[in-house]
Amino acid sequence: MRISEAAARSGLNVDTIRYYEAEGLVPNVVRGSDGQRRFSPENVDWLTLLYWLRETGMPMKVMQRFAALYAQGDATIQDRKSILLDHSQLLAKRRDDLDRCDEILARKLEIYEEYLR
Amino acid sequence: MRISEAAARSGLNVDTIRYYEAEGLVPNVVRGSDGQRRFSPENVDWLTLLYWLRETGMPMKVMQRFAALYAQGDATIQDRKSILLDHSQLLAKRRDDLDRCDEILARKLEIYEEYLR
DNA sequence: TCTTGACCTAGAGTTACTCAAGGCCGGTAT
DNA sequence: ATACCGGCCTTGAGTAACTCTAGGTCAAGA
Repeated sequence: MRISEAAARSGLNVDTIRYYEAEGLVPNVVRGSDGQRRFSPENVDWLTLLYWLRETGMPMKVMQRFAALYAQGDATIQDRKSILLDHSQLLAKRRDDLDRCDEILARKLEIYEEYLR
Repeated sequence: MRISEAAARSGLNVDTIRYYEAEGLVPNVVRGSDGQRRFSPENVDWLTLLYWLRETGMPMKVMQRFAALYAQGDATIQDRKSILLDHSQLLAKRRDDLDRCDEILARKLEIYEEYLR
């Protein structure tokens, strides 16, 4: 499939996909005879994973390492696993942040309510 | 108190506080006779709130509107309330994203485990 | 044949910081 | 008295991660 469909399916936007590819985050993207990118289902799965990692705060540098490992094949699975495990730690931290912020908002809103009465 | 203490208490860093003030996000910061900023406890509470709003994804533009309302006093509480309510929606969305990403990671890690056996 | 739409690249612009350079000022050490 | 130091100041440059713009190619439909 072409880039717009890959974008629609992965959640990334077209420009971001091109940018990611230029940064070495998307291995194995082939080109048709027209010079346009063709994305395989595996490419799209990969982009989708990148989308979620990025959306939840994984820095580009880490994604680059992750992508480099992915490009090297199955021998790197242990390393990739530990990157993802680290990322779940980050998710937990983010969840705590959300909880903390929720509390603060609740308190603030309570004060507003009091004022409004 | 001075800027470094305000930073330590709010969670923001010193440069960010100065930047926020320049952007109109921090009303009522007074200066001592030495030209240095002096932060009241109310200033610090405000900075702390900004810290959490930003940390959980409120854009600068919205924070600017919020700060402008805050600067205008109690008559704007209704508007501020609706900004914070909107923000709790965003928090909920972020939590969904985290859950979604967690699932994806769990699936991925499962596949890795299978491979590693 | 002409136009339209999706794609391409290179490069500029944006957001939200973050850092660096150079300067002032009050307090301590010599 | 003066030399140094840390913490503050401003201005401006640098960074991350996009996002948009300009200008160009090409295949397919009216």
